[in-house]
Amino acid sequence: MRPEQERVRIAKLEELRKLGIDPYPADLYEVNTTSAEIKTECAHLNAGEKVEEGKYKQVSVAGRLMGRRIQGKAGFAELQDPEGRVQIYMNRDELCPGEDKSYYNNVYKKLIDLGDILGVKGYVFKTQTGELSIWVTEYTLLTKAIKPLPQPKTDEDGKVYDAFTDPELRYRQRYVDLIVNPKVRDTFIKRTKLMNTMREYLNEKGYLEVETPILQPLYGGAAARPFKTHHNTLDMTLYLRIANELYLKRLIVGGYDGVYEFSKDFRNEGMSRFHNPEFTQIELYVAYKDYEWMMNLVEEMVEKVALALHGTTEVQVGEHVINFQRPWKRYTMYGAIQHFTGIDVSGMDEAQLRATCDKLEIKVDDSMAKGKLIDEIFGEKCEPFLIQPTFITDYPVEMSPLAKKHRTEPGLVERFEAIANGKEICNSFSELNDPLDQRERFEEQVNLGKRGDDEAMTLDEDFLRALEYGMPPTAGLGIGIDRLSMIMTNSPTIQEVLFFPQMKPEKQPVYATEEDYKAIGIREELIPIIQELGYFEIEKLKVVKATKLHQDVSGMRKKMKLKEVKNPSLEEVEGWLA
RNA sequence: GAUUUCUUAGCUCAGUUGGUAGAGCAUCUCCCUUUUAAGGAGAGGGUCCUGGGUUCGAGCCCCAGAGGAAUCACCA
Repeated sequence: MRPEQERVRIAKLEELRKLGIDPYPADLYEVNTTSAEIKTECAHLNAGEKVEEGKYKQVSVAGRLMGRRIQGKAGFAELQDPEGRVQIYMNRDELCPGEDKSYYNNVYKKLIDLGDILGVKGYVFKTQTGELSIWVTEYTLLTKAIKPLPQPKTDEDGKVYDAFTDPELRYRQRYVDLIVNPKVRDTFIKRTKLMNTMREYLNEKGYLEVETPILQPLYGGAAARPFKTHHNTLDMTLYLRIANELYLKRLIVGGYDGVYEFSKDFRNEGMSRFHNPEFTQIELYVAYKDYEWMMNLVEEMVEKVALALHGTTEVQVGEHVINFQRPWKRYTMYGAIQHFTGIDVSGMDEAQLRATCDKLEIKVDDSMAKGKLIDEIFGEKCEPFLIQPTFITDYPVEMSPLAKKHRTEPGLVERFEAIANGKEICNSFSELNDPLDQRERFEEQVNLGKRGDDEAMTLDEDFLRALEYGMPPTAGLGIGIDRLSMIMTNSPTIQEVLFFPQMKPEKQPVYATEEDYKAIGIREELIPIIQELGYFEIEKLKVVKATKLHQDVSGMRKKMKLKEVKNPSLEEVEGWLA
């Protein structure tokens, strides 16, 4: 049973059809401008002045009706198009020059609702209060909305009332969120602009955007648990990729000297405000470069992104202003740990590191090896305090099985991460291209797996074979697009930068059909009463006491004023439940 | 997974020691030809998340469950 408001709108739908107005017309609607264009191009008008000639004397705009202020024989309304809102002026005698005023009185005032999609034609003018508006000479209903929208209102100071804020509803019905919350729409425009800026930057440098498999027989390139699926024809297990690193490196072996991919990756792990099971990364590999070179690229590219989105390198994130202007601060990992804890961990063995973790009150478990322990210390004591963009370089070899050993520092690899707002935004290294070293590292990972680390990497023979043909020295980079978008749009959760974040499934009750009700002997005219009482499922109905149901139905019949409907007898009700 | 907390009208929210369920906006009717959180008059609209319990009586107290949120754990 639909709520009354929706029933009213469906009735209006029929009313419109009777008047010969198709509420869902098929023909295209020619639009020649937008709300934003009108606001910039007609700003010169004085209050009370109208456009006398040119394009803005005959504008055509389409959008959703979002606000309406009717004043008898005329009224104002707001039309929302992708660029924003523009006020429209509807005048009865303008729209209905003849005797018949029904197109205004009946259709516009009664049959058109907030949320409907309209096309309007007319001329631009400025009202006496100085608001640019369209004086409508003709309007067309383009789509009738059956469900009412939430109605947030904004006052002069930009304060929002009755905002549509429930996160569950906002994420499940993102379309509604996008209609009524302009900031949300802007966030996603910024996200796309962010990716486009990167794409343009990398294309300009001549790198090739590529696509690699999402369904992979072996997952690799990162440490994470995968989603597992099955291919019927080949009767084999496939995994959704957790990274695309190993495939992109194969392409470097193949002779491209710069490849990148924006990729959806999938990790079967916990969800939080920083984690969604599917997320987006960009990975970039450039031949004949090293991680030092890549750091400079990251600085330049991210600075460009900030400028493209905000026109400045300074971005407000929560309570901080983060400045992405080059150059960024750089620490080695050991240097950062020394800086924040005063402890030099560079020469420590596993036992000493465990003791240090105890001293710093960091929880560790037995499956953690040396590299993991150092990472824990860094993650606990350093990372959260790095607000301004900072590079952390030179990680322990144990936690970076795909990175090249440091050219001068034994036990370390040539790897860096960029941290901003206390979170990693990118990960990069001089790629390991020694096939024998790579095999050993994979074997260490396999041992870690046996020790209980369920995120240890698997050994990929084909990848090793590729390396054995020779991969040139290569710098690789991965940037978390969602995390970077969060920072660049000042969004506190990853859900705010994903159109459709993963949610628990929505509970959908199985509604009984009219036939289901009739099947147990309920008269057709009683069905609306049963539904009004909330018995949408036969199973729910069956467990009610006959006397209560009999009372309820009779009572509801009276309440619904269904005088022509005859109340069921108690025996009749007992018959339904038998 | 743990802890805390929330769930009342289409939306945002009140709801007193347990005593007939409220407001604004939205909807419907009427008035209003430059308003803009338009305004004025009136009306309709509720499974108080669900199921038990205590009580003469539960939106409120107790128990269980569902869903959401936050924090933690997990997560390079």
